Amino acid sequence: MDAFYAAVEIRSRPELRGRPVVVGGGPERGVVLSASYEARAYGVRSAMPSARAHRLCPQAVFLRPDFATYAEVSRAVMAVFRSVTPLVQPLSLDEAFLDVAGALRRLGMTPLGIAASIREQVAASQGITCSVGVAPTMFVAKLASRVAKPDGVHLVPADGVRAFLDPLPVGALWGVGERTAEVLDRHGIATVADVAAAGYTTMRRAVGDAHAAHLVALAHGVDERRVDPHGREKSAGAEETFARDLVDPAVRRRELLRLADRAARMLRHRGVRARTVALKVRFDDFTTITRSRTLPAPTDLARDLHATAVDLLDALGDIAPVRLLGVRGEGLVPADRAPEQIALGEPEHGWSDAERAADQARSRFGVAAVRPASLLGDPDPTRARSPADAAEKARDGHRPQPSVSRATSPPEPNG
DNA sequence: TCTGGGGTCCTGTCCCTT
DNA sequence: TCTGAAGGGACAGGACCC
Repeated sequence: MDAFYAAVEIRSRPELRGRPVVVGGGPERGVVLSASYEARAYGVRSAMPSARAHRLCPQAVFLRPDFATYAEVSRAVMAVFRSVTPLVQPLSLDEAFLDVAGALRRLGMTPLGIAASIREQVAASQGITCSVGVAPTMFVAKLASRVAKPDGVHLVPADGVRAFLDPLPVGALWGVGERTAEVLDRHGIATVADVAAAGYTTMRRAVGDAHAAHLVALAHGVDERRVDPHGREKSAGAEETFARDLVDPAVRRRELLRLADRAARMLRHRGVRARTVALKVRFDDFTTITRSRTLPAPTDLARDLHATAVDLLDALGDIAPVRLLGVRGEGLVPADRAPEQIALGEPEHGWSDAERAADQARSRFGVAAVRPASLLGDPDPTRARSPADAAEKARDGHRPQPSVSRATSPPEPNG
């Protein structure tokens, strides 16, 4: 999709058409998530600090993201893709790989014909534009779609792959960001053609074993990956940057509970349990550390995630003010195949049943219907209104909130 | 200028087991 | 019984992607 979040906003507010529109966080501690092409003309880019976007283009319309709507549009667009081929691998809300080799034969169409048909259907049904890259491999198709933007198609035939890749800067290669580009630049490697010419031995000296093999293959147009419609997630978690740094240990523990609660719901929603719990802490000077611990048995309970995260945080001792906290479950295993660890003296099903019952209540009455007692009351003023909150609403399906929420959650671990 | 939130993957180090 | 090497898992950090 082209400028997806911004395009969806403009679709629902036609008066914004033709104006610079920026979707993202607030001017304090936020970044740009999506910018209309009118805003990009002023230098506004995604991932740019919102404060900078405000300075570059003060006349732009700044909007907070509405992930529930984006997810809805995304589902509809993916349905269009799946009407062409079952081999669809979504990459994010607004992007997917389609393997159309079979569809070419079945539909009797050319690749460009399929691309045009998809673009027409998306535009007609959703009122937004998308761009399509057509190529023999996933990596080249991805680059081609970038060239096609906005609102276009770009075809790279099999015998034109090297000519297409060679002049591109190294940063175009999947896996080369700012740091790696700097390293390669020091070795005199600036373009994809340079990478191909340098070969494995030189590249290995510059970026290490695995990375070198991967980049040299890509530079030669070799990409063995196949479109995988059943990709499995390897971790799930929640993190949040706070509007004000956290200094009070009690507040940090409470925020960890909120994050553990969110992460555990994601695990249960996906039907998986985590073997390892990872804590992420970003301090006021932006240095970031992670700590993790592998549990005796996999879990999908907020109670376990929280207890482990608090342990890991406490083990850090006296720490600087905290800008961000995150809790993540890793080493995921299907819930129906994970062994259950019953602690001595615990009822066999108490916590698990309680958290699942809370899930059911939330699915009927909304995210705020049930939560740990220590999270009740007015929202914490230190809390940033992050896109994650909206994302959570999107996942929970935007259900109506009850006017009075009566807490029926089990006693919260902190008491 | 001042840096979000969801992830994946790779590397180096440490420690335990064989 | 002790020692050293090899292998592997756990852990931490960093780079990268959208």
